[in-house]
Amino acid sequence: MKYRAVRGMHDILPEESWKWQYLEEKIRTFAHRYGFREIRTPMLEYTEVFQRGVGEGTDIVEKEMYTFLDRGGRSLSLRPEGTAAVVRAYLEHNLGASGTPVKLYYIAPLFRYDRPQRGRYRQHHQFGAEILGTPDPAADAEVLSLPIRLMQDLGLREVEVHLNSVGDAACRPRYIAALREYFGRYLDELCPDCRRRYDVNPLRILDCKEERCHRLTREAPTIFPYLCQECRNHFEGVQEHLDWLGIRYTIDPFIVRGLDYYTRTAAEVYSGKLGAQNAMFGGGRYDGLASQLGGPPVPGVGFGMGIERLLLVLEEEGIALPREDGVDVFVATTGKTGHREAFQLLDQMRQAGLRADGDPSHRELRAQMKLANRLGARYAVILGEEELRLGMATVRNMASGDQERLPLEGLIEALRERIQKT
RNA sequence: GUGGCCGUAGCUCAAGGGUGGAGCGCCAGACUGUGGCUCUGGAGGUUGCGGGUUCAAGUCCCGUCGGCCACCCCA
Repeated sequence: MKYRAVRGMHDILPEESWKWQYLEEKIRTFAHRYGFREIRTPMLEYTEVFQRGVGEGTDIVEKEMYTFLDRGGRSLSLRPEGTAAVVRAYLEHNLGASGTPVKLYYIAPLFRYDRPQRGRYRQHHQFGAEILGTPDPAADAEVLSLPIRLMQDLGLREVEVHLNSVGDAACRPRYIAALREYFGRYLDELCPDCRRRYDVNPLRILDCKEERCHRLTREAPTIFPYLCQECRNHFEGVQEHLDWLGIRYTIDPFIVRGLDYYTRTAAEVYSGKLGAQNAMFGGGRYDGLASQLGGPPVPGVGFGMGIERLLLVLEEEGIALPREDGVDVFVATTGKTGHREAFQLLDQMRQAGLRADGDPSHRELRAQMKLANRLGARYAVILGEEELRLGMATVRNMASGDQERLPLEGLIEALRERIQKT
C-alpha cells in the first residue's frame, strides 16, 4: 500500500462513526440544555494567537504546534487547543456587547505534534465550553458541571474530579517564590527534569511522578496559605456551588495546568482506564487571557474534553451506545425481473422518509436476504414475479420471520405503521 | 523530543534459518423464491517498505515508515 493516513491521524470508519454521531448529538443536546450556543472558529489562526494566548514557554507552543508560513509569508498554526481561538473570536466580534455572560461551546478537531500513543493523537477532537464575561465562582461550577453530568448520564460512575486553585497575578508569584525556596534546599535530590523545572516553572515539579520528587512534593508548601483573599474567596465559592449540586471532587494542590493562561480554578478529571494518558477533561479559569490577546480584560472559565478518550473509556467500561444506523426496509427481487419496480419503490420509500436499501446487482434472493440481514433491515419487501403479477409484495419481518402479502398500493403506509409500532 | 516492544490475509493471530497456515469476515454450494444456525468449497499475501548477512530470510542485522508502552506533555 502506497499511502497511509498521516502519522497520528485516523480515519473514522462506519464501524466507529455511528458512535461519534451519537456522542455529538448527546453533547449538543446537553450544551443547549445548559444554555451554551455553538461557535465554530477556523482551524487555522495566526501563530501569535497561541503564542500570546497559550504562552510562549509552554510545551504546546514550544514544540507541539503545526506551524507554517502561508504564501504571503505569515505564520499560521493549526489550533492546538480551543480556548485561545474562542477568546480571539469573542474579542474580534465584541460578543460581550450584547450582554454577559456569553456561553459558547464547540466540537472541533485540534492538532498537536506529539508522539502518538493510545489516547494521544496528532489530530484529536474536543468538546469544549466557555463562559465569558463573569468572574463569579458560580460560572466555574456551572461550566464544570456540564461534562460531569454528561459523563454520569453516559453511565460513567467512577470519574475522579480534581480541583485546585492556582492563584492569580497577585498571589501566584509569592507561591512560586516559596516553592523555589523549598525545593532549593533539595536540588540534589530532584530528578534532572525537575532541576530544569526549578528554573523554568517550579509549579511543574508538583506534577512529577518520579518517586524521589514525589516524596519531596508531599512535604512542599501548598498554595493555599499564599492565596490572596480574592482567590481564596473565589475558590471557596466554587467548592460551595459544587457542593450545592452534590458533585464530589478532591482538592488536589498538585494539579497545575500546562497552559499559561489559567488563573484561580484548575480542574482535571481522570479515568483509571486510560493508562498514562488518563485525563478525560481539563479546564479552569483564565481571567488574564483576553488582555493577553490585546483586548479588554474579560474573565472566562471553560473546559475541554477529549472525545477519543471518552470513547475509549466507554469501551473499557463496557458501556454500549445505542446503534441506530440500520435500514428500515430492504427491497429484494428474485433476481431476474422486477428491477425497475424495485428501483422505483426504493425511490418512493426514500421520498416518504423511510431508510430503504436494495441490492444493485440483483443477485439471487438468498444473497439479497443475507445483505438485508447484514444491513440490519427490520423488514424485507420481496418483489417476485408472482407478487408483481398480482400487484402485491411479500413483507417479511426480519426479527420474527413472519411474512404477509400486502398490496403494492398503500405499501409504504403499511410499512410505516409496522415500523412505528416496534 | 528520549528509551523500549511490535509490524504476517479485510480483522485477530500461528509458522524452532529450509515449499507461509488457522479462526472470524467475504463469495458460492448444500437450499433451482427466503437472512441468522450447520456443513462443504472458493477467492484473498511480493510477510509494512528498502538494504545487508546466508546456498537459503516472515524468522538474523541495519535503516526507514507505522502502531503500541513508559517518559515528557496533555485531551
